[in-house]
Parts: sequence; structure tokens; C-alpha cells
Amino acid sequence: MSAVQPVRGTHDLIGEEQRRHAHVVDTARTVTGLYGFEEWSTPIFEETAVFARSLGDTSDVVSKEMYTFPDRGGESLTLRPEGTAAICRALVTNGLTQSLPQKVFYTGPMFRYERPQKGRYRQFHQIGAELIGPAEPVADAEAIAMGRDVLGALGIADDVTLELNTLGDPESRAAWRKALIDYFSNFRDRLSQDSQDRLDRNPLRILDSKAPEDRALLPDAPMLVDYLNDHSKRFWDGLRAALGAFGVPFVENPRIVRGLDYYSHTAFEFVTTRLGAQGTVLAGGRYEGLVAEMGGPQTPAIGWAGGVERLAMLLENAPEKEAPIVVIPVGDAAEAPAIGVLTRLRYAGLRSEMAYRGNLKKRMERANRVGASHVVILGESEVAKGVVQMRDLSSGEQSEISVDRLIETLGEAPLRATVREYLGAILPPGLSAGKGA
RNA sequence: GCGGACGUAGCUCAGUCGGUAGAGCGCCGGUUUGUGGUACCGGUUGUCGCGGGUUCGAUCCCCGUCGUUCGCCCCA
Repeated sequence: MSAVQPVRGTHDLIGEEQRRHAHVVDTARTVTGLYGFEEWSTPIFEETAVFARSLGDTSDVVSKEMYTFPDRGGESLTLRPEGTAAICRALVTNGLTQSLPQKVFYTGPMFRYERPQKGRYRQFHQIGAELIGPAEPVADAEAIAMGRDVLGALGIADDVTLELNTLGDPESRAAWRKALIDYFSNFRDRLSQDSQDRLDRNPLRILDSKAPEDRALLPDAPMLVDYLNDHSKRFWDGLRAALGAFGVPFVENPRIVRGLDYYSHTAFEFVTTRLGAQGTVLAGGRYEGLVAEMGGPQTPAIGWAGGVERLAMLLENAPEKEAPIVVIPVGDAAEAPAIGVLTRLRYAGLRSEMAYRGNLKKRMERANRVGASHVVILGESEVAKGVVQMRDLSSGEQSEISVDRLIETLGEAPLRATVREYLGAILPPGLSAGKGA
């Protein structure tokens, strides 16, 4: 059609989809709160330098995949492609490097100029967490455990595997990287065309290549484990021990790598097989040097981010729309009293709507269609007697009752999820909300 | 950026070996001027993604384009 369309790779979130997204975000906010994390909101655009610095100038990510534009003053701005760089910038700009650790939860839209695929859009949404300050592996384990609990609270932990790796510290990684280049250079002509390019540009990426000819060379490739120095080994051992203490199962996957130099030690991905090639659902790692890039002191940090679209797709059941109560006046004379009843219901905290149109049958049909739990009917005779007809739409039972009794009765009905019920429902088995904490 | 598949009613899809289209669901109305969710009856819905070409004639064939989707590249 010639009508206007949404921009490629963007989507409207309406109805069930919006409820799924909101549920993912609300759940992550609640669970990270249990770990003492606090939400930050940063602008969705920044000076281009914020992201360009974090990525290095040569990366073609910078040139090809960011939404970058000059503003009217000629300054180069970029729609944020991820959250971590902006959080580090905010840490520095707000002088919070003086009060570490900072435990940050964030959520919101991100923008990448890429070819859309399932669960991968140009405007997409992330939830993320950064634990800034600690240099101990326990912090990494805690951040990972928190990610696991978010997935658990969403009911998808069983569909997801935690894959874990260490990248070592810069010294270890440099030694390993050199060994890798030496090794693959010997077999240059047996590598795929893509990997021959990667050998010059980003040799670690050969390790997660999907091309069979590359995979054939991997078993004999140098392993980072053999190049870890003592510090890196202790960190790696400490991480795995701490994950055990947190009760987080994992599989080691030496093929998980990160392209950028400021990553060190921990790298992890929660992966599902249910989303085709876009199976990583929540991923992160330890980074050192990014805060310094933003002009702050050298500050270690561990963080992760998860794709809301992908998580929303994995939810078994879409959250139900909350059932309203529908008030139906019969006859014009009943309309004003009906508004009075409607208002009292709302002030009592009950989601309520009024059906204005059509004959009683039509209004009942409409009440049914919006998923009402109860209908409140009042016509002339009810108004005269000061009562209403309360009908339970699931049972079909109907009774004549005073407005005071109506509010009492519906107020007791489990129409609203209380905070306690919500917490009880989202926590993984074995943990209980509120008690003994 | 590269390659494959797809684009027909609000939704899911059928169809025409080239003669301007149909089903189910939904929606609206009725059977029931004060009672829904099940039944029955009736009705409504389309520039067949967009632009161009071939043809007497294109939704169908060809080219382009936009969009969707699967994979590659990339994945901060």
C-alpha cells in the first residue's frame, strides 16, 4: 500500500506484544532490585565520540552500523547502539567514580543499522546491568547469577544454557593471540575467505566461525588456557568456584570471544536453540578500561545485556490483560448513576469501564469481548431501589446488591496482582519473597 | 553489504495453464425494545505491496523497487 509504513527494522508494540515486553522489563527490574541494583536512564543519543571511543576508530561497526548524524550545530551525534558506554560516561560525568561500587540496571531502545532478522531489529530494546568497581571474580559470579535469575523469573531458564569462557588478562590474551595468528597463518589457504580477512582484522573471531573448513582447523588451534598467567588462572578458578556457590550451572565454551581489547577475564552467553541463528539471549563480560576511555580513572566492571525482543519471544504465555469490570446503564436515566458507580469502582482501585453504546445485548457482548470479569447493570428499577445487578461473567451468576456491597465484594476478588503475589510468582522455586530477607 | 523464499480482505490463506477474485476467522445487523460467552439467519471487506514492460487484455509472465522472512557478514 502507499500508506506510510514504519521504517525498516522498526516495530510498533501493541496488545500482547507490548505486554510481553513490559513483562520482561518489569521482571528484570524487580530481580535486579533484589540484588541491590538501581535503575539509571541515560539519553538515547550521545556525542558520537562516546560510542566511537568504546569501539575503536577502525572497527567497521563504527562506520557502518551506527545511526550517526550531525545536529544543527554541526556536532556529530549517535543513537545509542548499546548501553554500557553510556553508563560509563554517566558514571564519569556525575562524579560517581568516587562512590564505587555502583550497581546499575538500565533498559530502553537501542539502534543499530543492520539487516533485520528474527529477534534482531534496527530499533530494539535491551535490559542490562553493570556492576562497576569490584575486581573480584565473586562479582562476576553474582552478576551472572542475577542474569540467571532474570531468566528464571521469566520462566525460560530451562530453555537456555550458560556458556562461559575466560579471555584472560591483556598480557595472557596478547600471548595467545600471537599464537593463534601464527597457527592460522600456516593454514591460511585452508581458511574460508571470511576467515582469511578475519586473520588480519580480528583473528579471535575465527574461533566462532560457522564455516566447516574453519571448524576443521579448530581442534588443534592454540587454547587460551595454555597461555593464562597466574593472575588470570586464579581469576578463572575463582569465578567457577563462586558460580558453584551461587548454584549456577554452566558449560565451558572456549569459542566465546569478544572483539574489543578492553574485555578481560569473564565472557559469557546465555544461549537458546529456539531462535535460529539469533540464539544469544543475554550476554556479557568483564571489562576494564572503558571508564578510563570516558575520562575517568581506571575502573574494573562486569556487566551484561539482554535482548527484550528475543526474551519476549521465548515467554511461554503472554501476560494476560487484566480483566476489567464493565458498568452498563440501561436507559438514559441510568447513565448518570452509572457514572457514579464507575467512579467509585475506580477509586476503590478496580479497573472499570462503561459500555455506552447499543442495546443491552450489544453492551453485554462488548463487555465479554474486553474480557470483563464482572458486569454491573443498572436501569430505572435498580436506580430507584439503590441497587445494581452484579453478574459474574465466568459463572453467569447474577445477584442484586447495593453499591457498598458491590465494592466490598469485587474489592476482595483477586482482580489485581499485589506486589507480594507478583514477587512470589516470578521467583524461582526455593526462594520466597519478603520473608527472612 | 551478499544470497534464497515470500507479498491477494482486519487476520490465516486459496485461486486464475493471462479474461480485473474466493473461503474460514473477525467485524456489523437480526432471531431476543433489560442480559454476554454456545446456536441459527443475513450483511460488510480488496487500487491482488508499489512502479514500469510484454499483451487486445496482467493479480498471474518479465524487469525494477519497497517490505517481510531464512541464512551469510557483523554482533559493541
